[in-house]
Amino acid sequence: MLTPSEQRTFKFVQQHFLKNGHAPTLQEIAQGIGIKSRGVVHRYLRALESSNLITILSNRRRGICLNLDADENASIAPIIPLLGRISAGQPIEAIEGRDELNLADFLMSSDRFALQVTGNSMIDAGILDGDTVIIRQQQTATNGDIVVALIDGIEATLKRLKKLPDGMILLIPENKFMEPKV
Amino acid sequence: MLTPSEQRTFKFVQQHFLKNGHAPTLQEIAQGIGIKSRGVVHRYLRALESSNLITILSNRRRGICLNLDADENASIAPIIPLLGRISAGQPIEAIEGRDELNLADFLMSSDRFALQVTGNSMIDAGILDGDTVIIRQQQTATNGDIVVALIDGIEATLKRLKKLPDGMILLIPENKFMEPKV
DNA sequence: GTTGAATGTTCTCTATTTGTTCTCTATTAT
DNA sequence: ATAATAGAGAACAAATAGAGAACATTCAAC
Repeated sequence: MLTPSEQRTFKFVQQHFLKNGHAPTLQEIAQGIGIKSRGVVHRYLRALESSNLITILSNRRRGICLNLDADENASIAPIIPLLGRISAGQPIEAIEGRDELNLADFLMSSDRFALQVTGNSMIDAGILDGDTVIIRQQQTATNGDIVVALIDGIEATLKRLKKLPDGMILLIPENKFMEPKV
Repeated sequence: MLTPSEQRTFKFVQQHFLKNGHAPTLQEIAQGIGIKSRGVVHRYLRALESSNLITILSNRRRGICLNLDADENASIAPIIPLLGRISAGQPIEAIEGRDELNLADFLMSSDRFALQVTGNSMIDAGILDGDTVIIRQQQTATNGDIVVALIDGIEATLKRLKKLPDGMILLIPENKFMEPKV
């Protein structure tokens, strides 16, 4: 059972993790919960460790780990409820088996990065001017993939890929008014 | 477990790779993370290698390889690097001041939920058949918002909202071939 | 090939921050 | 009164951050 101060400490640590991706220092926690003593914070952290909410790596700076199996930490994963399917003229239809959407699954991993898109060349693929796209870096691309193409190592562009039998590569914009480029 | 400096180093290497297609030199890393010593950078890189994030080719210039399979790097915070702006015919242009995208900022919060979309009625707004949209639940909607409308409490549909002066509400599909509905 | 500058590697040294363990004091509820 | 809670802060150990020297290795120009 946690005391109010310990709860405040735990919440602060959780929030700090979500915001910054790493643990806070004792100093930062102290400031965050409005006290001055690192020693006191350390005492609270040990209480949290006894409750199996966190693990403390001895003498490590920022050496606080959240125990992700703990229920209290479940809500920290980037998950939002997935209600169902919507279509014109129909009530919202539940999707059985799935009721939550974990953004991390398809948006996050070390090989992803984001780019902002300028121009309308991919408008028919649902990528509009000003949109931010999330790119997965990989070694190969298959026919029909939408890729970031570096032309001559300099020019960058977002297009659909088509490999021609003769080895040429076709970059197809998704816009009726634009022409493919070889 | 990476120290903040090691994390900064890793991020810089990652971005340099994606921007330039090859690894940076120790000198470039040092400059990039704001220190002067190549020796220190080397120490950080060895730490990253121990964490299986990179591989160092001994004595090779620009001999840093990213281990793309390593997912241990995916931290709890839903943050991915934001490289810059891409447009046809231009190199990738860095967006100054912002170099990472926190998905939590605009995708996560307790009033959000997800819906899968069927049909093509919002195709011109970049919402295609099968897409998953993230909805923010709120009390009011402004003219021009894209909303989930419950018609007669049963029928659900995703449309752009327009309030008419006479109090009527117009639901406008973003599809040239469909008609608005009052 | 030879050479020299740039780059990678291994060190030692220093300073600062941080984690850890104490003791001491106050307040509050049982 | 006693125990639990909350906090301050001192003192020490350890981790982190960085500089920079010295040497080894590459790589490109000659």
